[in-house]
Amino acid sequence: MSSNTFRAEARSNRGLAEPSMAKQNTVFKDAFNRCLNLLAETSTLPSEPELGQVLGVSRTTVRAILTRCEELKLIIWDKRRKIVLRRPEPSDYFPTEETSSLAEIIERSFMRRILAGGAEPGMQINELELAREIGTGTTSVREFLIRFSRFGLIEKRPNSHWVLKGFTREFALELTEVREMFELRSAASFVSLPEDHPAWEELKTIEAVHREILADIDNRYREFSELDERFHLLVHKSSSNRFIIDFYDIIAIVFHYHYQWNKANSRERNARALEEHLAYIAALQSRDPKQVDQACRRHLKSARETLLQSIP
Amino acid sequence: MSSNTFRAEARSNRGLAEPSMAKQNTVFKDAFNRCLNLLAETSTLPSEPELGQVLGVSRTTVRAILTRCEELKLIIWDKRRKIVLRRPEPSDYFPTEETSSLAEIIERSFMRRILAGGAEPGMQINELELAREIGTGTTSVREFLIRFSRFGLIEKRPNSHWVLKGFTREFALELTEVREMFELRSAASFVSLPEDHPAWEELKTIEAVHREILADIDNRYREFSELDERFHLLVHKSSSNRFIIDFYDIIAIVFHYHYQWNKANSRERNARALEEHLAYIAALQSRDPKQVDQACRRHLKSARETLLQSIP
DNA sequence: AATTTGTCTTTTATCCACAATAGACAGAAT
DNA sequence: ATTCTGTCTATTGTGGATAAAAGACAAATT
Repeated sequence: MSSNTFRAEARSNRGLAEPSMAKQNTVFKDAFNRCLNLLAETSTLPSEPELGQVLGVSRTTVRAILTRCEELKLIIWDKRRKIVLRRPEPSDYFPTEETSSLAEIIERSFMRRILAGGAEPGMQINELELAREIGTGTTSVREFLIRFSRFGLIEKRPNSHWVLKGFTREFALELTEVREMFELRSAASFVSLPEDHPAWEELKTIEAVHREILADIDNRYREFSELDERFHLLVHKSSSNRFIIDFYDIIAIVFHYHYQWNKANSRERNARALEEHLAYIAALQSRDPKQVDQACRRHLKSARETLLQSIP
Repeated sequence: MSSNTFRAEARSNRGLAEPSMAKQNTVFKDAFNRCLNLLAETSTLPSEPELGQVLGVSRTTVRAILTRCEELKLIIWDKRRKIVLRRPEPSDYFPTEETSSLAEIIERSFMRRILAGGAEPGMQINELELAREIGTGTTSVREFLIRFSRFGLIEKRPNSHWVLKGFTREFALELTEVREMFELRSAASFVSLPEDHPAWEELKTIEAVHREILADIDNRYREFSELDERFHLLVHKSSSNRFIIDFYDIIAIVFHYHYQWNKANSRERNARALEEHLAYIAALQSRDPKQVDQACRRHLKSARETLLQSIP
């Protein structure tokens, strides 16, 4: 449960009695794992800067990865020559639990608590207690709470505790009210995107995935959640408004955890939503503002109902 | 320039070489100053809990205040008897610089930098440098930046620096787009507030202040900024939507610093805005949605133009 | 019986330290 | 002439310590 991970290798410059683990090397571990995937498909690795580009990390981390690959006899590394010696095995990978950043761990842990556990509105949130429970320092928890507060589910009493406002009916109604305003406006601006805007291509791709999932709905209905986010985010992005796009984070996180939490009838619900999406997509492709407005409203209405049904 | 304030008094339980100032007692100092004001008007102070209520602090702080008042021979304090001995003098007060919380200091300092100084979009923001310049620890600066990021003016690159997106034309347009959506909706819901809702009373008060300021516009036009915030916040609050109300924070902070920054023609601009507000208020009082919509649009349009004019 | 006070404990706000990570720059290799 | 590598420095992320502030509870007071 706790993520108080042990360090796999003893750092060279430090004897025993590891004093205080200032920072987890999750960036390194995650990038290392992703590098192993790359390594499975080539016989030679590119330059350090290029590798850094691909993995999204700095050269410092790339060199740490290469060092470890060498230690595990996965490659021979001599300056520019990086020759793959063998395919990576499952045991070469770091366990997945060690690759998520502290922020992710705290978020998951917190959401589980407030969605699953007894989360009465008005409850006090204690930074120290939360930190102990999750197994981290208070600073990280504090920063998480500050970031999370923009979702409107918690509120700070200065010099005192946080208050849980709760995932209530009012919350859902306020959220959907804004969501509907924003999405209707975004959808309307979608139709005036220039013909060669990449969003049209992405929309086509998304449409195709919808059809694929619908064709095998019994097995693949669980993939809807992710697709849903991808589609709505695309729509919101066409607003070109940072506040509208940022707001979509709130919707995404709420629906994300909501899907995990409330699985009743999800096959049917998802099938219905997929159909609505297809109608919505067709409307967008027609470029007819009236049709878009109608299809968008129809879908938002049923999305709101679904969300509300799941709240006691 | 720096706010690296010296501590006025040596704490009793600690000799010399103050080791690390974990927390500034600004809450105490500010509440103490406010207590002196109270003290100027009565001959006896209420109970500790009641005083805490009035000053908005805990009993612990109240007792620290009473102790200091006693030390300064401002009162005699014996259990429930708190008798005022003399009126407070200016020298009894803590200097104002010592009464603002660290968060306020950081905010002011930061806004001055990005609005006044060379604040080219794309500029990197360095936590350590900012902290040194302001004279605080990095943690406080970090937390400020996290909180501030919801205003859309800065953005974090994970594991790396913050990027200043800048107070640009795009920013202003995106901000006003959402503002207009929210305010139109809030204004529309204002008219359906029940007759006995306190907002109607507050609206009347606000209207009266408008007329007072207009009657003496040459001397009082500077009071507009604060009144503007009060009025629009009242409108937004009638939406009963936390996301809409929270968004008003962004508008408020932008306009707040904007007024400080751009003072050209402010007398005329404020006079015009006051007139528009009065028309807007009259429309709200008429309860006629059409009139409200028109008056609101007219004012929002000129507010947007004013904001845009001030951006290069 | 309800407050108020005295005392004590808990929690927050803030600083600092240090490992992980990013990033800069000169010299080496193509 | 560009790109890469070796080396070094700077900055972020996170845990821990501590004073300020909040808050709990029992005894005292009205």
